[in-house]
Amino acid sequence: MSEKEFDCCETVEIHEELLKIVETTMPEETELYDLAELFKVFGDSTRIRILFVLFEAEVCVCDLAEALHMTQSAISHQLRILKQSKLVKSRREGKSVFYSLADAHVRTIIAQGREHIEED
Amino acid sequence: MSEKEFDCCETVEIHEELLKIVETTMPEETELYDLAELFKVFGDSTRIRILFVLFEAEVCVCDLAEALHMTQSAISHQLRILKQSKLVKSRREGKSVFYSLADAHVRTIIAQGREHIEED
DNA sequence: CCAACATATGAATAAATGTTCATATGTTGG
DNA sequence: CCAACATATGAACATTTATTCATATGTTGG
Repeated sequence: MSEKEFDCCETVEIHEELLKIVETTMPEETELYDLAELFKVFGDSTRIRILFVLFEAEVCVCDLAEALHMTQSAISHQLRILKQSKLVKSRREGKSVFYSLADAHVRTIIAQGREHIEED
Repeated sequence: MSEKEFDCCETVEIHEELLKIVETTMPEETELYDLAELFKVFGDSTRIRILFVLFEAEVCVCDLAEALHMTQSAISHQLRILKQSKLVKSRREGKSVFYSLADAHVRTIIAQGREHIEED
């Protein structure tokens, strides 16, 4: 019966060993999905720019809009995404809402990304 | 003249200071773009799964396709993207092409991502 | 309470992206 | 060289996504 399905590159033994390892080390489907969703959030230069501003200070929405030369609406939509991913947190002070970084992983991830693209 | 353009949230002084800081610490436009492009690559669960396999071993395309239950074409397309970002490298051995991780940043970035989504 | 301001959000549009299918390229044994 | 295998790639389609515009929600001073 269908040996073909599991035969590949003429390396049946290595193949089966690989399948076993992958089976045990691969995270759950939901975690993989969540991971991809998280990195998608980093995958937009507007959001990256927002994060770089927040690296320096706690900032309100309209200051962000002005610093990045974008509309308040566009910034607000992106802040929503950043907040949903728990990369930023917000605090209301009167009419304004101030945003800041939610945790340290953001800096590490961005820093590692920069290192990667800068080598070679 | 247009004070309105630079006035915002009634915090003119803080605002100007922010603009100056942002101006000096914000990376170049091209670096921001490259950073976003890099993280986009991590923003797809198929590519994340490929990376998790490569965490364990150097693997050929057809084994990847089989381990992940996907077509050879789909895997090949994604490997191309991973390679363009220099996250993986390839080595031909006869008819097969073996892929492996290109550098250590990949592990760190994924690890930080996992930590982030797992806290709380 | 109301006007003015700050932020959030829904709908619409344009652009980017992942997979499939078909096919091309590249390699090896005979 | 040719057939069989492994991988790469182009075009097409469906889905996702960022921004804009209009408008809603929320807050404060008077």
